[in-house]
Amino acid sequence: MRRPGGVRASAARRVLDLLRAEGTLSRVELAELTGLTAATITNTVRPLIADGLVRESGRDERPGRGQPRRLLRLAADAWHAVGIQVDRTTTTIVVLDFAGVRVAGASLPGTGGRGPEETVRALAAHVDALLDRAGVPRERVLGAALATHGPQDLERGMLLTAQPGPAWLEYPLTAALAERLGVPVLLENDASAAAFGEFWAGSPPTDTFGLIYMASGIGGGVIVDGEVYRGRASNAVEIGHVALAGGRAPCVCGGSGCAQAEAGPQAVVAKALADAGLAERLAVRGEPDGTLADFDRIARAWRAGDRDAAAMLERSARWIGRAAVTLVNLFDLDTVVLAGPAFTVTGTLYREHVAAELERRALSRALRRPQVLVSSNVDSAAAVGGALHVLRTMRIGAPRLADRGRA
Amino acid sequence: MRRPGGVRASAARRVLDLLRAEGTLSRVELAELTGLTAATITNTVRPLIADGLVRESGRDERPGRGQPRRLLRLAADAWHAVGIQVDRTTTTIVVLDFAGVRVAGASLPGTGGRGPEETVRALAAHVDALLDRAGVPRERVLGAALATHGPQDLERGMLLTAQPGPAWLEYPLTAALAERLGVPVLLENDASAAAFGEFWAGSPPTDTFGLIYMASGIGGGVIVDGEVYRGRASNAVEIGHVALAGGRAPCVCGGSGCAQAEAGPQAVVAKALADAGLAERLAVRGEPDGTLADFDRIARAWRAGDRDAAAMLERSARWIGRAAVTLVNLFDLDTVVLAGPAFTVTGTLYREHVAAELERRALSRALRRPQVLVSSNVDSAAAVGGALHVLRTMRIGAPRLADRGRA
DNA sequence: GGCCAATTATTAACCTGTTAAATTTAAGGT
DNA sequence: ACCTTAAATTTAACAGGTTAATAATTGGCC
Repeated sequence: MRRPGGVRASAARRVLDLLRAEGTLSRVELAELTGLTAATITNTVRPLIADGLVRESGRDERPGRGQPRRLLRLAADAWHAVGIQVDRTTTTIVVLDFAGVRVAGASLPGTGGRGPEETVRALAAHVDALLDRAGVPRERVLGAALATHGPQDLERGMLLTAQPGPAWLEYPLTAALAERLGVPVLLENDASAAAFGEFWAGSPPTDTFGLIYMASGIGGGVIVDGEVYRGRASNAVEIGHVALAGGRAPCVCGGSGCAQAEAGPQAVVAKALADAGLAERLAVRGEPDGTLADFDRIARAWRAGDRDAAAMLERSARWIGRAAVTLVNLFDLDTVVLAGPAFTVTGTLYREHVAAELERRALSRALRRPQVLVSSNVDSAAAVGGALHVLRTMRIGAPRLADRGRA
Repeated sequence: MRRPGGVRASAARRVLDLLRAEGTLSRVELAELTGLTAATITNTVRPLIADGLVRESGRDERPGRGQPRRLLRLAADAWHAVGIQVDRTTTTIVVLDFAGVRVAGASLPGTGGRGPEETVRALAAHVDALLDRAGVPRERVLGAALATHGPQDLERGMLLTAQPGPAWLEYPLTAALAERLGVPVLLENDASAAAFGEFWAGSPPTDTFGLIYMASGIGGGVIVDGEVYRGRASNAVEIGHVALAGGRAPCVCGGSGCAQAEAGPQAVVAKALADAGLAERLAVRGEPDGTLADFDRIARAWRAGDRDAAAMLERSARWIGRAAVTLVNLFDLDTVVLAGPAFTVTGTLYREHVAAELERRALSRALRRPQVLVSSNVDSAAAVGGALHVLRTMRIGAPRLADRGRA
């Protein structure tokens, strides 16, 4: 697995990436891992230390002759980044320090039926409170990332869809939030952000994998050689709208038989609601903004042994498995990660059924056994990924590093 | 559209790419197109001329003041490359000069039931004959590319499937062919090669598009920012095995409802054969290695106004359209190119139906109107793409350029 | 305590590809 | 003939990397 970004990333970026991933490394180890020479590492690390991004912290105490290796680690308090995952039914905010460690976090209700202005105001207030509580001064915040569903226009920082309501279409989300927070804000696809987060903060066994993100809807992300697959305009991997054999449920996208319409949380909850007795027994309420809460009730019923709940979830999982087969065949993957709040309770169940479908149907099954993993960070993966993206790509304002941390 | 390869390709490679694409350019134009400075262009071009890869040829005669621009072009006879597309039912061989112009070509029957050894022997004989006829000396041949169906192991140069027969599985194809031809041989996926060829030799309006390749089977290729999407091990975009809503035909891959099994040429021919009267009228014979010949007979009947032929082809085209929708939604594309011998006659019909499906169902349809094009090189796109790949990526043996033409 | 060997870190010299600025070359226009 | 303009080239400097030599720090050994 090639941890550092593309082969061509600058030495400084690769050093920072490696330190973030591994926590603490000596110069010699950095040289080995990057393939650069020890001299280059010395020259790369020096300004990073001078600019306060990296610190020497102790030494490698393994016994042996010679000068002991001096250990390096990121200066955790040098910078911070905020990751915000927003959805109709859930919101997750995390604050990471420069080393990628979470120093604060919160889970909140989603946007519900509220408009973008009100949402932005509420988000900014929560972020402000979190930063205060964690004692992070504003000028040490590199930026924030807003991870949400697509399609989006990343350049302009706005959604290109009327979901969850018409006021959201082309509302200048990142501009509004940036003004309130006083730091730059990036927009990102939630599933891609989760994939990115899983790659840098989780422990996938490979640098090329797909991720299925399930919150209110279903999204997908693909990481190839450690980089996010973006396609023409970063609206790739709309796995929620793969039309599946046998499907016919109408979908918000205008089509029918989409994975999301057949097997997403809303579809599962709707199915439970269709049987009044069942809905009653599982305590499913059917409130418009309570889809994930209802889904969680069904999930807990399954865990408590309810057969009907199990049947509904298994049906959904098999559908998702079919979508995963298409994902894997088209993108040439052998690893799929599941992330998103819908998998908090049901991760193991979906893992099992998606794996079964892949083992039955993926084209590459004979060459390499398909792997399905539940994210190590199921419900905050997208927020963490967004914050990490900020840490990794935003230009650092430190004097001599203005151009050193660049993309 | 960013014509030159990735942003990071070396100056020399980008200059060669641009000259190959445009035919003839001045230094000033090269500087504009690459974004490099005039000084860099001068310094890059000088050794290319010294090594005989580039020549000055006349000047830009547009009237005006100042020193006239001197035009540069590739030295066409400096090197050559061979592209070979092989399939169960067809083979196409092309020889390109260093400028990417076809100097020889041949269409032959496919592998049929023959084994790999016999096929390699026959291919080598044909290539030898073509090179002789075109007067290309062997030491001016940079290499050859073998474009065929997946899954493949590019490193080892062998197929990872028992198609078309068990002897092909893990037979050292490129090694055997390289030994017979006396030049290095690359293995490639036919659809990816066609996409690559379409990008460099055709005229797609964008540098990010998908391609559907239909010969005996159906394959897919995706070009993103001018580079082939390869996935984990270059076996990506198996669009022939996307399971479509409503499908149930059993497929060679072990699944059912795959696009290839429902809508590929074999499926269309099988459908014609199922009706004895129809088969008789269309002169469809059903010989195992004559699928494309039969498909062509159906296509010509359609063109002659046969309603039943039209219905069969239209049904196939709509299926392909559904697969294209999934391709476009997952890879975030807005352009799809059709290539491969099956589209020689039927290109316009498929183009129309695939476009209709995309306009009805692609998620991005509201943002950008989907485009469907028939390749400018329908039946030789894969062979041409393979040869171009050789020209673009193989190290050139010229003394000072040993490392200059590198990847 | 002092020296040696091993290991790590740094320095110096150099190489490649790049840019910015100055210079040379070749046509027109007058 | 001479000036103006545009194109092409040369030059110097720099950025980021390399290798080779040098310096620094330690454990083990006498």
